[in-house]
Formats: sequence, C-alpha cells, structure tokens
Amino acid sequence: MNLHAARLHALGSLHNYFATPKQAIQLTTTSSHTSQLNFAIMRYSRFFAPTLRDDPADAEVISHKLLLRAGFIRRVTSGVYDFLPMGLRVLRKIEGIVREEMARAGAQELLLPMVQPSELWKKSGRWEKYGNELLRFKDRHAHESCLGPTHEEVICDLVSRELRSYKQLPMNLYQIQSKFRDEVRPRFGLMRGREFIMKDAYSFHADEESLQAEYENMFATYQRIFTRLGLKFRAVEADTGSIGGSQSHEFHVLAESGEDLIAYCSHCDYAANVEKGISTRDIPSLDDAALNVIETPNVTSVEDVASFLNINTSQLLKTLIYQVTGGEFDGQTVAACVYGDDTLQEIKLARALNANAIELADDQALSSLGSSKGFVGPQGLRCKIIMDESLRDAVGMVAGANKIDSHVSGLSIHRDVPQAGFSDLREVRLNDGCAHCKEGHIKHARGIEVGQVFALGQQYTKPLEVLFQDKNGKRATATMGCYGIGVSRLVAAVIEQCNDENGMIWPLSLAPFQVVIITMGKSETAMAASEKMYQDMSAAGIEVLWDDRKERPGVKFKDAELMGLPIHVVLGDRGLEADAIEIRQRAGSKQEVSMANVIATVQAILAGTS
RNA sequence: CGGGGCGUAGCGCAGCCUGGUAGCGCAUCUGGUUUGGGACCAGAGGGUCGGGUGUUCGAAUCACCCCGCCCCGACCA
Repeated sequence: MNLHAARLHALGSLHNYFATPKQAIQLTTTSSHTSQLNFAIMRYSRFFAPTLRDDPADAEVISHKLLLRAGFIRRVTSGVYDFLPMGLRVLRKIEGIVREEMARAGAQELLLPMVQPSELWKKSGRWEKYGNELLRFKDRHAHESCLGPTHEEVICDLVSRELRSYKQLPMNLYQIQSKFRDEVRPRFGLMRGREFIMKDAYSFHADEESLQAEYENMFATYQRIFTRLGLKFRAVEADTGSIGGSQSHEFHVLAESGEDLIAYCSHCDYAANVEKGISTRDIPSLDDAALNVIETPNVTSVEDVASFLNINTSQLLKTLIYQVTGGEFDGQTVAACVYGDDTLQEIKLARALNANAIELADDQALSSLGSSKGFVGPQGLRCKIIMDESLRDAVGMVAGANKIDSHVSGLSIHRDVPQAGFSDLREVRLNDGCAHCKEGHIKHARGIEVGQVFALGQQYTKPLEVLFQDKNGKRATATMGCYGIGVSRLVAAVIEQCNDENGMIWPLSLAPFQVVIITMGKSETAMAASEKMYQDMSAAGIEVLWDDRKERPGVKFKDAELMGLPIHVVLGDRGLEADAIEIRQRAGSKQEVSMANVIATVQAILAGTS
C-alpha cells in the first residue's frame, strides 16, 4: 500500500471513529503497534509535537520559551504563529470553557468575517481614527478593505439590518475568531501577537439599565471563566482606549512578565490600570509670594532645578508641551502641567483633549511658542494650558520662565495662569493615598490583560444606525456593550502562572491530554500492557497520549514534564511484574497502585477526589 | 518611529578583528551495544554563511545598500 492509499485507508478509519466510536475501538485493537498510520491511537511516535532541548534564542518570557520548546507553536513571521496539535488542544479547551460560560450567560455564538469593507469603518469614524494598527488593503477592484482588529462595525451593520422591535432586546452575540492588529511591536510570543484569537461579544439594549445589567452579567461571567481556568487574576478599572465608551474594566492575570502596571489599594478593593487610576497626593503647603524671575544658568531638569535652588521637587511645576492630533486641538500644541515629583500620564492627557494621538513637541515648536527647552512655564504661553487637578490652588511654585537660563518663583496658578483648565493628568504613584477609601495607600502589581468589558452606550449604534421601535412605537437608538477575551493570550498567561524549571504545568481543565502513558523499555509485555491501558482509558473517556517511542526513560519523562501533562502512568516490566504501577502527577505527588486500580485512581485524580 | 543587538545545518553556537570556499554540540538517518531520569561506539546525510552590489586573483570574513528577527523606549485591545 503506498502512502496515499494508506492515508485514505486511515481516514476511512477516522470516519468510522466519528460515526461509531465502539467500532473504531475494535478497529484499533486489531492493529499492532507496528502499523504505519493509525490515527485513532494517539501515539507519541506519530504525533506532531517537535520538542526542543534548548531555549530558542529569540524567546524572552517563560511562556514563549516553553511553547516553542514543547512544540505547541511555531513562528511564521513577526507576531504570527502556527498552532501545532498540542497548542491547539489547549486553545480548544480554553474556548470550550469560554463557550460554556457564555452560553450560561445567555449569549449566542455567531461568526463574523475577518475582511471588512472600509465603508463601515468610515461610518463609525474609525477609518481615520484607528491608526496604523488597522491593516488596510485594496482588493482587485481597488475596493478599500481592512482586516478586522475588532468587530463593532460589522456587528452593528448586521444587527441594524435585522433589529426591528424592543421585544428582540436585549441580545448578546459573540464569536471566537482571529483578529489582526498591526502592532508596532509584537512580542513575547502569544502574549502580544499581531494575529491572535479573541472571543468578542456585543450586547444590544433598549436602555441604559439593561446595558448595566448585562455589563454586570458579563463581569460575573468573566470572573467565572478566569476562575475555572485556574488563574490568579484581578478586575481593574480601565481606560476605554480606541474602543471608546463610558465605563470599562480590564481583567488582569497577575504575573511578573505582565506588560501592564496595576495600581491597587492596600485597604479597600479599589484597583485600576495606571493608565486610568486615581489617587491623592500630599499637597505641599507653600506661601503665596510675588512672581520673581531667578537666574538658573544651564539648570534644566526638575532634579537639577530643585537642587540648585535647594527646594523639594514638589515645589516645582513641570510643564510639558505636546503636539496634538485629532479632536478639538488637532494640529495645535498644548501645555500640560503636573507637580515636579509627579509623572504625567499621557493617556489621561490624550483623553482629556479628546485627541487621537499626542506627542512631545520638538524644540522648534517650543521656540515658536516663545519658550525654550528646559525653561518652560505656563505663564504667558499662547496655547491651551491644562493642569492636573492637584494644582488648582497651588501658590508659591517654581516654574520655567520661558526664557533661557531663567525660572520664576512665587507662581500662583489663580493669579498667573487664570486661563488654565484642569483635569486628572498625573500618574498614580506607589504609596499615594487611596482616593476611594481615604485610608489605604496605593500598591503596584504587574498584570497580563486577558479580558476587558466596555459599556459603549451609543457610540457605534448611532453612526451605524442600529435602530428599533420602542414600547411607545417611536424610533430609538440601541445601546451597546462589548466584551473581549484574549483566548490565545490566555494560553501564554496560564503558562506564565503555572510552570517550574522542568516546564509547563497544565491544570486538568486545560491540559492537552489528561494522561500520558509512558512505556518503559520495549518488551512485548510492556507494549501490549500499554496499548491495552490506552484502550481501556480511552473507553473510560479519559484523554490519553501513549508515549510508545523507542526512547530511553529520561527522554520520555523530560518531554512529559516539558509539555506539562498532568498525570503520568509509567508502565515497564519492573512495575508490571510487581503489579505496582507508578502514577505521577506533574504538580508533584506520586503513588503506586495495582494494575487493576490504575483507571479508578486516575479517575479519582481527574474528579479531584484524590 | 528612536536607541541597542543579531542573522552561519532543524535547535544552540564558534569561525569574521588578521580574506584562501565552513566547523562544534544537540537533533536526524544506518549498524551495533544499551534501557527507571535528556546513553555510548562507528558511519552517514543536511548549509547558494539572510539578500544584493562593490573591493579583490579569491569574500561567511572588508565596504555600501536592502530585508528579516530580538531587546529597550515610544505606542497599544
């Protein structure tokens, strides 16, 4: 039989397997372990899971290293990966849990296209606003399209065409699908890919209360999902970013390698992304004084000015000039001020200005404002000036004099910068006071963002005209929420939390296989006992991989541990003769049981009763 | 986009400075000895040295350009 014919034959068996499992089991029991292609038995010797002994040189974080080493993924190009069978199995497990919980929450699954026409994005205004992350292209008819980074436009288009009555609302539709975002800097393997798999849900409502209820429903659903995935996580208040809307929470898996910084209160349950978090700071009490110009030759940075004048950095006013793109101040420069010992949070500033993007202005822009780099102050600047709330009543401050080698002292915001606007601009600092409970102080943690929920309101439903007839027979615009989970990112996030020096450690709910049978040696008895064990376990509904390779024991143990398979059943002549079969758990423990008790023991472990 | 680094066999690397047509470990294949924690011996296969141009009798090596990848920053569901 040539290879092609063998494949057809094997596929025939596979077909039978799906049609009648029992029959397939009979088919496989008749086959010996010398058969060339047997798709029904998960034999490691035939399984596509190429493991590596060394860490690949271009992997930095542990999840990326382990995913590559264990043969779960391979890189195709920057930020784009193949999922090999092992990786796909984990991905499917995660998807399964997400699907179960979304179904429980009352959401319905559908599938939207990845290729989207520019028209919809122009309607929502994001064709211009979304930036370079949106991969745009033209088809053969020169029609502009993009790869979907998210699906608000498409879902609104669909729903707008089918929604008639308030009686159809609320509804929550979701999909699990590939997204493409042309990230500036993809990194860390599955953690920040350009193409990635996301569960995105969109809910539509007749009113705000209904949206609030669904927001809470999804919030609770996310908590259940991440709990079932065995993760240590935290829900935090979040900026709404390019998705927009009025309210948002992010769900973060706590991990050192996380790209996000989370601020949380030591006392109450307040937690927020630093992009959004608020806190209280000590306001220095300074005496009001007259404005006075002082010579500060070559002294430019906050630290240098403070030490030159022998004052605290909190007495200084830090003024930063930004070039704004989009919004009311499009194309203009804007000055932003915080206390000298604070950091300006640029996302907050962009948000306060309703800008698409902000960028620190260059020296030229400074001089055209009549100022000079290193000596910028707000007084007399001919541009929009926005200050952090904490500066509202500040007096006696030191600021740049907008003149080389000069600063001013005695600056009073009310008196000297009366036109200033105020907004929350400062980044929360470690040990700041908690603005919510007023008792605790701010602490920091690193997180991997794996989910986010948004109350969008009518931001998309208005421009895309998602309309319905309300109770009174009047036309109304639907209210919307959206809810995302980074499914492929979760694969990495779980590994970041669950690993040791030998490799991954999958929780039972996510493991690519629950059990691996490790056959020691190649004696006929060990092979036959292993194959029978494989059959019996499969029949008992256990997901099992049989390591039938002609490898030495150490190699098999190392690979099983690297791949993090939870239960290892070791079958060798020694154990078989003594009727003491070793069962090891990847998480640590091991025991020996008689052959007759192996399956019951494994089932007890799987049921969590052992 | 700014800064730094890298690109030589499937993986990890040496060779480059000082030009002479490629090497090591692991992996793979064959044979043998092994077999409860990444074995050993013998043999073999596999590389247009990221690509192009130039300098040169001769380029992995020197010069220039391009491409790709990684890290830090900027940016970002």
